[in-house]
Amino acid sequence: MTQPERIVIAVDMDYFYAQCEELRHPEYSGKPIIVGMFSGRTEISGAVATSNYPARKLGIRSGIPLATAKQLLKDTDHLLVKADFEYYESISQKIMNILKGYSEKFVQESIDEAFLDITNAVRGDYNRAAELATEIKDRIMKETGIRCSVGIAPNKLVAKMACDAAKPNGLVVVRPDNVQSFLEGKPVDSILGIGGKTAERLKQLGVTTVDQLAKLPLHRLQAEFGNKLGLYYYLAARGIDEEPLHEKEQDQIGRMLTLKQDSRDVNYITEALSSILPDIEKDLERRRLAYKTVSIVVIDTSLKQHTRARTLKTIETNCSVAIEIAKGLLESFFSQQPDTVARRVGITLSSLAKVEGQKNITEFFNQG
DNA sequence: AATGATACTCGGC
DNA sequence: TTACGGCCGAGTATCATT
Repeated sequence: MTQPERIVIAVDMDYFYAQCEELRHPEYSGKPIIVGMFSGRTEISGAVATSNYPARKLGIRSGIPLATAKQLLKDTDHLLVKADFEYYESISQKIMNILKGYSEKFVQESIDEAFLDITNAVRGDYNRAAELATEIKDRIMKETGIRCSVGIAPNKLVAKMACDAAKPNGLVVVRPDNVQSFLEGKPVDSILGIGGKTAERLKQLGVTTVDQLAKLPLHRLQAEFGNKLGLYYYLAARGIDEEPLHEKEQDQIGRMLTLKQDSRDVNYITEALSSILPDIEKDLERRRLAYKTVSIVVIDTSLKQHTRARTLKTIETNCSVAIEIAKGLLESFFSQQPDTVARRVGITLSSLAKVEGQKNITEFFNQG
């Protein structure tokens, strides 16, 4: 089996939200900057979305409670701001528009990350690929003021790892010949899709590095993790990834929120869900989608997640139907779970399908 | 046997 | 006395329906 001769670029903005804040608060560059998501429950209740390097040096990383971050900061001069997604989105769009121009095979992976297949653009030449990457970095910096890291490799998997190795503000090129040596000694959780839990399971098998992972036979991995994941890990450990770049189409629209008070009162929770429903409705209308499945999610006071779902017999565009379904799901959930108290709740619409024409389904039927 | 629905875990940003 | 966001997708197991 030979790898298709591709050249893939991964581009990832460095500590993106915090860097965006640095742009409009330059007096804080070099000092800890923390972008937080506040639940509104208490003054400081919430979690860290992203932090810059001076903050990370203090142990302030994504996901930790803001209260913990405050403690780690002690008396350090710092900037702690609420996440402003509209602002980050506007900067992201400028960057993505720049990137789009460099390849017809462009895939935006998230607000701050994209992949490009530049095989044709550089005619398979890695030196030209590196030049192109430098040009891209310079343009993003010049036109938006944002630093990014770039990885170049024969596939998405290794390009992503190269990009991580390039952080911050760097460029790493891994040619096909160097894939094996690049992977050597890398921790297993540097592989896309292997996180803390899987790394821990692998550790129990005596595997902590990618080259150790490559020593496990396929059948062993498949017995442990299932056929699909086992095969993925087996190939990933060898730097093999033949997946073409492709857009993932969104197939669910959901919103969550933290309750002002822990509760198991269905009316109170339904009201809370109603408050985030308009956002979902806007999304649904903008994308001209209808839904068939309504799910609720409850995160209980011990932060354990529960979900319940119901699929309708017909597709639906009207969100007031969804909230009624959600209420029913909440009722049956809490009657099944007499001891569970909700801290955060969410509602998600899925089994989405495009609506044809201008009229939505209810209008169509109401017309007779 | 195939498909769909549901509940859950994991992972990434 | 601490103390925890809000999204999204992939995948697995299990059960029901056909």
